[in-house]
Amino acid sequence: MNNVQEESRRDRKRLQRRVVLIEIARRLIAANGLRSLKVRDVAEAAECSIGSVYNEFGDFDGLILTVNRDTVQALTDRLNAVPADDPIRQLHDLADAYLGFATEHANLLRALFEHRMEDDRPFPDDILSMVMDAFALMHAPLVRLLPDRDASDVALLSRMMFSAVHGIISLGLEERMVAVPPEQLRERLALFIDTHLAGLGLHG
Amino acid sequence: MNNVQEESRRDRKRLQRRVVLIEIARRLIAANGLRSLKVRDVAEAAECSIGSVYNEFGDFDGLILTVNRDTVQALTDRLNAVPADDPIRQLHDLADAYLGFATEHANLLRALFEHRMEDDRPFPDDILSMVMDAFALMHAPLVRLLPDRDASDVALLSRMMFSAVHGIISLGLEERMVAVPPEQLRERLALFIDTHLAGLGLHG
DNA sequence: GCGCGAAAATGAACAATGTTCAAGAAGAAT
DNA sequence: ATTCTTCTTGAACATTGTTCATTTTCGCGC
Repeated sequence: MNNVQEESRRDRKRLQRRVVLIEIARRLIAANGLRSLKVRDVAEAAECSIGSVYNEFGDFDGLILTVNRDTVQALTDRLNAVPADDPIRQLHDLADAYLGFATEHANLLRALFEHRMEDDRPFPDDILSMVMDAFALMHAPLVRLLPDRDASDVALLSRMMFSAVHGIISLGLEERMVAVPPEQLRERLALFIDTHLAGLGLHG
Repeated sequence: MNNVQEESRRDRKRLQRRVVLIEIARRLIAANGLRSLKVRDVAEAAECSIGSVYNEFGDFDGLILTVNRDTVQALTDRLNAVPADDPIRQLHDLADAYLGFATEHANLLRALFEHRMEDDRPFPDDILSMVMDAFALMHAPLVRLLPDRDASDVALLSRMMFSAVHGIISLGLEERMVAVPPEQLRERLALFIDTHLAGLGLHG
């Protein structure tokens, strides 16, 4: 076997295990929450040693952050799949997509927002950017709806609107502190956006 | 010394230590976040044994929950101190009070919302009720502003509005994912509420 | 194939931390 | 003073993230 094949075989194996580890970690977080994720459980499920997890991700945070990175990406993909033809419709769909994702992946989304780094290491910039970008996705439709407003003003408005939606959803889906009952969340969110748009002088 | 004094002396001592333990735990959480709170640190700072912490609070969750209980109470007190003469003003002040509390006690408030029980024990009902009650404090002013609306409708609306404010603030104050810059948070929140009220057909 | 050196895998050992509990100390009751 | 109850203590334990010396694997030149 030549160099290229040899090299790629090793890399393939390594990459495959990496994927397996991530998938297992994600499944465990999704099933039982970030808090009950243990290195040993992941290693055992992947049929490898504890040390291998460390070789691949550096430390436990590394694994969690990788899962979180995937979570933001999946969320972003879902939000980006919202059609952009009608801006008002788009805003509704964005909120709805967020609600859908939060419903289906509650523990994964919580892991993203609630995870704190070990010690006081800084939060990775790339994940931060990805989240910020996701939260900026209401910007485009709002620019179309408010063409005369100051650009930075709309930028702030869009992030604020998304933060509000996030707050309503995350508290509404929290089993314990039900601020808004889950079964009414969908229509309530739509109403919320309509009300806010009306307050901005727009009609849905 | 008679029975009553003996009894109360013991109780006083016990109560005093309880207060000390709570105060230390609160200070540690406020300073470094819930994650870095350790039983041994609390015990050492209180100059008692680890076991005494367990005698007093049952387990570590017990101590945390007690601090969280105090946090909700302090938050509620602050929200209740908002004058109730003008309903629109009251809504603004409630948001502002929440922002103030979240700014001054960021780690304590995070501990309240992010703490997960050990294993899967249920979240204590009393704390849950207290949080729900706090989040219902926008109800009264909204009832005055919307006297013709259905009661349960306004109840939902008020919790949703508070959840939205919570989302904007908690993400805005998160050092890492700054959705809305802290220095603009105050005026932006006011604007947010005005916009929403306008959408409801009201004028600030 | 063979042997060598680099890279990776392993899991025992370690460190940090929540929890328990048997033994002792302190206090209440008589 | 004695006894019984209660509280306090901290050593020992269980769990879990982390390290690292050892072993295994693997690529590569011969």
